[in-house]
Amino acid sequence: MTTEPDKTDYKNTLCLPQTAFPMKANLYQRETEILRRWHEISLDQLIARKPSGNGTYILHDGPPYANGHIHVGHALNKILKDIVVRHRTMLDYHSPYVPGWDCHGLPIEQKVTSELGPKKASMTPLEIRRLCEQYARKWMKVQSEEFQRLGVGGMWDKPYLTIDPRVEASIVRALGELTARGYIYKGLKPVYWCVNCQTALAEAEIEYENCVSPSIYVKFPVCEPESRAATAGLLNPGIVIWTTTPWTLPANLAVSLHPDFKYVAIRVKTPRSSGDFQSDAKGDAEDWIVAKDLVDAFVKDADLGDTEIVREISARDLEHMQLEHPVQPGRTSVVVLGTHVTLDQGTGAVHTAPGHGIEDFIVCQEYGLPTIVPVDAAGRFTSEFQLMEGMLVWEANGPIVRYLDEKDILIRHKPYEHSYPHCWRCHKPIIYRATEQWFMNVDHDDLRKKSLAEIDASIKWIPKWGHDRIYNMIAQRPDWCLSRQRVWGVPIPAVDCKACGKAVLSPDVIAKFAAVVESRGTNAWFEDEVEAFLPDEFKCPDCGAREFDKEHNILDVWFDSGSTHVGVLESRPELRSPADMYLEGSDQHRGWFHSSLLISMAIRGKPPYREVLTHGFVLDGKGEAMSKSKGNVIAPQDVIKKYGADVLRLWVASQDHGDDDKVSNEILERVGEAYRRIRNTIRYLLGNLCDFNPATDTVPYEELTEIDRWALHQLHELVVNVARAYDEYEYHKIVSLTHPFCVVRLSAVYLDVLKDRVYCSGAKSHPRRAAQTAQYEIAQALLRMLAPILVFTCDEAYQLLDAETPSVHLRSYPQPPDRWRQPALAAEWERLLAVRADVLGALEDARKEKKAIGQSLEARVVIATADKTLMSLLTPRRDDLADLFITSQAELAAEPPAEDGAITRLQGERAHVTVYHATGSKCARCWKFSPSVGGGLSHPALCDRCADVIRRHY
RNA sequence: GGGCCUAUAGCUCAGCUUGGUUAGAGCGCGCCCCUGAUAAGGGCGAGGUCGGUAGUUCGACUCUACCUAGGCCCA
Repeated sequence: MTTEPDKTDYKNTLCLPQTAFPMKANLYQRETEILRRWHEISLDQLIARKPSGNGTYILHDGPPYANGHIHVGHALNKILKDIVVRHRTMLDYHSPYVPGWDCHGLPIEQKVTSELGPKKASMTPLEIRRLCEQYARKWMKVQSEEFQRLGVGGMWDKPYLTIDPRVEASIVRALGELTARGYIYKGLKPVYWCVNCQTALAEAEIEYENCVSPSIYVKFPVCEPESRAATAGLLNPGIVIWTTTPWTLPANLAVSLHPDFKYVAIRVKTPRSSGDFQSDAKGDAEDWIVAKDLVDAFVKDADLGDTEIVREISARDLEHMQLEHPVQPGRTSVVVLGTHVTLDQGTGAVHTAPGHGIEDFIVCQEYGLPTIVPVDAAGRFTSEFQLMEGMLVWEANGPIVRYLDEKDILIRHKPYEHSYPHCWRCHKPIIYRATEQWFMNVDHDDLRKKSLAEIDASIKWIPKWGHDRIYNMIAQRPDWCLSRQRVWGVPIPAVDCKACGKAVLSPDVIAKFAAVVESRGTNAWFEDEVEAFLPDEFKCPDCGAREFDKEHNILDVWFDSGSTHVGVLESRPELRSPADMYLEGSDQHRGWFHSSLLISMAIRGKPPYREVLTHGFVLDGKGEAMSKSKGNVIAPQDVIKKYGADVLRLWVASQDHGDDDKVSNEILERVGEAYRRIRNTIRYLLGNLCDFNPATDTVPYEELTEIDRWALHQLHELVVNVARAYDEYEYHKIVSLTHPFCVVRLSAVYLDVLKDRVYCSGAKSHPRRAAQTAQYEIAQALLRMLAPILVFTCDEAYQLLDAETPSVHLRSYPQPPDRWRQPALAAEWERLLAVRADVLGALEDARKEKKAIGQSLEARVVIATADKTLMSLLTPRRDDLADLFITSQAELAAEPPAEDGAITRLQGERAHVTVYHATGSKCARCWKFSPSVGGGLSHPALCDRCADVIRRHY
């Protein structure tokens, strides 16, 4: 450059930021392009081949259910897993992620059959199963695409499905091992039963409708009242129950009282049961036992008239007492205690028929009472209730009520309207009926005890309370009912002896079946005759007969997913068991964590995982559950369209997962702001590094300026703190560490102060290279630190920082050199920045009150202090203070000057800062004011520094 | 009804484990500056008494009990 540039031309001599990294992210489109690039370079395979000096880290995917599009909960879960896996990968672990799907189960079967409508009746189980499989595969593919669109990396071309024949075979074999070890037995359990369809129903197949039932109070007379203190002396005592299902009375075995309630005997003057109190002639009094708190309600509801309390009795004093059975002559009913008894309705004494109610069943089991089921599959009484054998239960209510009345134990009978479960298909009322089911004995071989011990000792639960949650569940759970009367699932290969009816579940049959499944899938059970699965010489263990029927139960789907540690972790060469981590929502303490632990403990004697990380549920902005009816659902697909997957991922990271996660438009808007801020910081760094070649331009640490070293110290601290947050899975801390770093440390201080040096010093000058060196390190660290979270953005930016590396995801977590850590320097700078804050405050006053300055370069500041500590801090840096404050001039003085400037307090009352307009003229190039402007002959519009730069470099 | 959990500025989070300065940060908001990070950047400022109540204590956001609201899982 030979002629003097005019004012505007000086701009061309500046090094302003330049970058291809756009400010506007346009993420929705850009992410798609990045995904395509990853596919083209086979990024997943490159990652798999990345050096892994720290061994393997296995996060085992809990399989989502393959129906419907993914919702935010799925997105949250998969993104968290992705962050864990990517972070481990950057820590130089080999961390293959194999996504899975849960494909069997009622929801799919229900959906498929309801779409079939009446056609279903003419279809075979096999045909329905094929449709279910199609349905599952269709949604698995949809979800796979949706998960990948979130930036979740993994072996999407080789996922595991619970309908893979090999996985199915492993599920069957797991059942076989449990059987061989004696965990499996056949027992009774009450299930919903439709007597019209003659089938068991699941909870999801029940619809509640209002209907009218008989409501009756019935007295159970005490046998031999004089033999017990509690009832001795009472008049013809009895315990009164209330029920709306008289037909279940034949199955009654007990009367339940609450162990903590108070009971009383009330004396009733006219104990007639017809309800016609007027015609009573006997005038006898009787003593009836009911809960004290329900006396008034009972007396009123049963129209008993005057009564009096004659005695208070504790439930415990009645325990084991024998009562006369109301409808089974010669039998008795026994008093038991159970906490399921409530004071909501009735008498506080509950008619208990274990064959017809789950709570009844449980309390009777505790007392060792048998389960009798006097009702057959068609809903007719069996010989177990000879009085009305063959009668349909719904028709038996009337006769039973009359029978009670004749026995003089019916107290009151009214119609009662309430909501009652009905069959979703035929809309007829359903009953509870105990049926034969296959169970896993949770206490066999101390399984429960051993599991609890492992929960205590060897598994890390994150957050900690996960321990208490699953511990209590395992400690209290009943035996696991494994069988379902459905078609879409893994068959339980049990056979029934044609001769004696014995149900046989044999490890040998299971083994033979599993071998078939391995090659043909579980459809074989429906396709082949039973003989195909019977080993040679197989005979009934009870009667020795050789003819059998196949059973048609399938396994609970929780057994499918609960055994994936066998079928997936142990079976895949790239995986292993136990996994390092299972990571799911906190509902899985009851679900997958629970089922996986029990199966693994039973057949392997060890847990399937080392750490269990749980997250909460996604709620709306008010903290309430999202639902279609509330209209507060936020779909991940919409978030991606509007903000991009990286913003969704940043939202995931920003939430504390120790409790539930809230999402709303405002929250996403805030996250979007944070994203833009981080993105812009990165963009600016890249812009300043446009001509920086780290191989040739890096300035040695010792030659950096003080503020560069301060910045690297801050970076060191950030990297260490972020590393800790990653290690502890506290990703929200990463966001709340990194974002303020970008804003407060970089934008507001370091990068702002640096502008003069970067723009004006001359492209290849040492001061500029020093600033670039620090900025390069910051960019490197920032991009690599954030890569597991902002997978797309960091990848895109890293391409511009380091074109040699195919992707940032192939790099390792940053390891800043120890010498960057300068705590003494940092402490001094904290004080220096406090001074700076006060100066900026004074500048603001000067701007506002005196209108003395506009931009800060128009100012000259004088800091006056007598404080020696402060002086010793500032004096050695007096030549750098103007730059630090981004003013043109800064001076130190011992005394505050006269009051011709704006004065503010500084550092308590130890110093004052005075703001003047800067002296000299404004340099056309660097915009700083300087007395030297105009002094140079060749560049009269420039200050000395700029004139020198121009001379040397242009 | 039971088990586990949550409740700090409009939003996301600190602080509370070891009770004691004017409860912090960023975002957002208001005002101002800049126009050489520009659908950017900088500065200043206003917002919480810590879900409620009752206790323990000289003193509680921090400990205890109860209540309310909400979440998951059971019943």
